[in-house]
Amino acid sequence: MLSLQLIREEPERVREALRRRHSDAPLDEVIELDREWRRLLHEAEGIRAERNALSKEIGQLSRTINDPEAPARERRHAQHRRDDLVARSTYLSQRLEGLEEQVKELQRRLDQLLLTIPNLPDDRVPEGEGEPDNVVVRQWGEPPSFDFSPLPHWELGERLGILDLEAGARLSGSHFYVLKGAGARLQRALIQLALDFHTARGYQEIYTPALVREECMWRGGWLPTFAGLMYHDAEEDLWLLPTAEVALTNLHREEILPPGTLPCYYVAYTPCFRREKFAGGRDVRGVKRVHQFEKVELYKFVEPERSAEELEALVEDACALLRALGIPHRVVLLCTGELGFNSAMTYDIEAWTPGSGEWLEVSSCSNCTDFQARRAGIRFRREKGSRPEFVHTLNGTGLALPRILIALLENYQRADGSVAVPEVLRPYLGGLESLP
RNA sequence: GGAGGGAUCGCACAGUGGCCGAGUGCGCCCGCCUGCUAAGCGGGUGGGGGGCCAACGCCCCCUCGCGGGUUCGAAUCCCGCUCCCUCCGCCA
Repeated sequence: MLSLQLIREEPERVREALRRRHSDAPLDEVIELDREWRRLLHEAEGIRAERNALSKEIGQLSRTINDPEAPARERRHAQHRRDDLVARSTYLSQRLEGLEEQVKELQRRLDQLLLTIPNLPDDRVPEGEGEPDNVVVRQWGEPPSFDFSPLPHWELGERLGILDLEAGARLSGSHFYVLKGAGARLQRALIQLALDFHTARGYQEIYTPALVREECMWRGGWLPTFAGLMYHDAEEDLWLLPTAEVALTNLHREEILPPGTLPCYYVAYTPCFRREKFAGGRDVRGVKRVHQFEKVELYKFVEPERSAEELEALVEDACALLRALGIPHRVVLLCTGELGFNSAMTYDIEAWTPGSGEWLEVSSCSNCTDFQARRAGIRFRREKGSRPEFVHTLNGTGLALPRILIALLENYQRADGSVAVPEVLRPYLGGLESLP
């Protein structure tokens, strides 16, 4: 959610930022509603102030009236005065009733509109409409060359007997997968590695529920925009996490973090659920796009002035793990048109997948600035007694399964159909050097 | 799933219709006192929104878990919800 104050004070700056994003957000409507809201609010508060004063006096008069010690004349006087005041107060209350209704309605509409306006892009984000306008900022490793034609992961997986898509479909439908034997173990090893890796780099490990209240989705900025992307349990009205980001944002919802808390780095491993309702026929083969997957997510709460450098550090943390795994990858700065709703600036990290010959997104690291924090009410104090300020939040994929599995299988495959196990993973697999 | 109890300013509590625009203790901050420390004394101490001001500031409104209702007026009465605690049942 954008700051209403910012919209009020620098509407042209906001307008320009939204234009860069190709957003058709109803900015003018917001400005108009805000003006009207404040006008009525002012009026209502004036009336309430008068009524409060009357109430106080009525209270005092009541005491006089009920005081048997008070002279009869004084009590009679008080009674008359009190009757007048009650009449006036009744009138004010009636006027207030309608006004308050209007104020509340305006505020509701204003909030509703504000919730549909995306975050403003950082100045460094290139303007553009779609993927071609993204900018590759760096690359690590060279796509390996093979003296045979490399297989896609679904073929490798089936041949090795570690990936069973048919079984996934039998259990739950298409876009679900089953891992078996070394495959299942490999996935577990990757999770373990990722958690150990990022913990060693200063992130605190967090375990969270995978089902959260609807409120968490609103606060995290996933509702109303992404309602069609998520699973929802109607009976208990709980939502399945599309990403641990939602849980981690809400971890400090409506809190004022005391001095010394920031920066705060979290790493959480959770299952993620996505309906992929809008994915259409894209990525139908293999496990690139599935309804349930595992993910290790990185999350940061930081001081506003540090968020830009923290984003770079976050990307570096995600890249470091890919380097450790020996997977060639590149870092892409998303253009304005590709930015997520909450994000001011996003880097995607794409791994090379020789089997399908493409760069596959395995991480997305975003600086959400104060946008999510404002929505979720997450603030901090610089010092004891100083004014609370909104924190900046950042999130990034620390390890995306099963996509890393894809990259691993396809990069490490050998001519005989076996797959080498990267050095760094072996301790987690009892020293296993190769599949099978 | 059933039966009770609770939610008040960082913490512990007080407060059953108008002197509560919320009090006390602790904690914390400022000052006084004081060889030092402790004690003592005095003052201050949440969050949100709006308005005025060049600024320092000043004023108003909201906030006693959340949302409705009753009333001229609600922390207080009524209804719904959420969370926490205790006991029973069930259970990995």
